[in-house]
Amino acid sequence: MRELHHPPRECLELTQVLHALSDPIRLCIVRQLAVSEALACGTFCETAPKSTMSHHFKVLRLAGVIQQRSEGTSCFNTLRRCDLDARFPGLLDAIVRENVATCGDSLWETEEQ
Amino acid sequence: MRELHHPPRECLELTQVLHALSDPIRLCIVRQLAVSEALACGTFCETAPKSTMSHHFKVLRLAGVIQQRSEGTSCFNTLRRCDLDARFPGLLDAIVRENVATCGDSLWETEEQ
DNA sequence: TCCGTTGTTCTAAAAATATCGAACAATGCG
DNA sequence: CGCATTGTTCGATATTTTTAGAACAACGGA
Repeated sequence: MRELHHPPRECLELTQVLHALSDPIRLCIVRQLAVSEALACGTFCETAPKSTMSHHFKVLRLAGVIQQRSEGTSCFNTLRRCDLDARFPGLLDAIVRENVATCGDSLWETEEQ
Repeated sequence: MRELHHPPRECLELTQVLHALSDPIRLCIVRQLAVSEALACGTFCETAPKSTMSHHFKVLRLAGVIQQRSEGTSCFNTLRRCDLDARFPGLLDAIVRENVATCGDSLWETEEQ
């Protein structure tokens, strides 16, 4: 398969990383990768069609968030945790660790703001 | 001046916050706010015209990143640090603390990835 | 009251993104 | 080889986002 471009660590840009992570599908991908080793694209059972998922993987790769490696007909994805931690310490942890609850839950008292 | 809507803490969404922070101008605003108290919109000497800046402040406010308060003819902005830290621990620190250098600097040895 | 300052809203246009079907490429198996 | 599997690329469309000028609103000072 064709060579896949991965930006070197020192070229990662925070704005691009944040943009890559600001999509629900991509955020979901990153969180799954955070708790497992290399996963093939096909193992992410999103409802989106393949071409859409392929697009999202590409965005993540070009932003430097994931590493993609072909093996057979599969494409295995891993988080570039070392590079991300080196460039943006604490960012990945903060994003992966996030509380699962969203709007509607009352886990946090609504203080005056 | 008109009431400005601020989403309550429990309604903040990570994807929206990340998107708000993924723009260079907005990221710059947030970083300035992180190291100072309330700043009026006009104190951010970006080259962009007022209407563009106003748009960016609105994006930050609606994502729950900043609090805006009118005073006289000025509009003072503050980071919603407490809410952000409560909902997304470590995120703000990671984003504000980021290394200043960008592509081209050799502060990090490029390891194999 | 007249004016300058500060910032928002409206509007339009441009640019960037997202979505997804169809065609294609690479691989491996029988 | 024939074929299914896995994923990419292309092309078109739709949606979102960004930018910015112009008009407007609120406020304060002279």
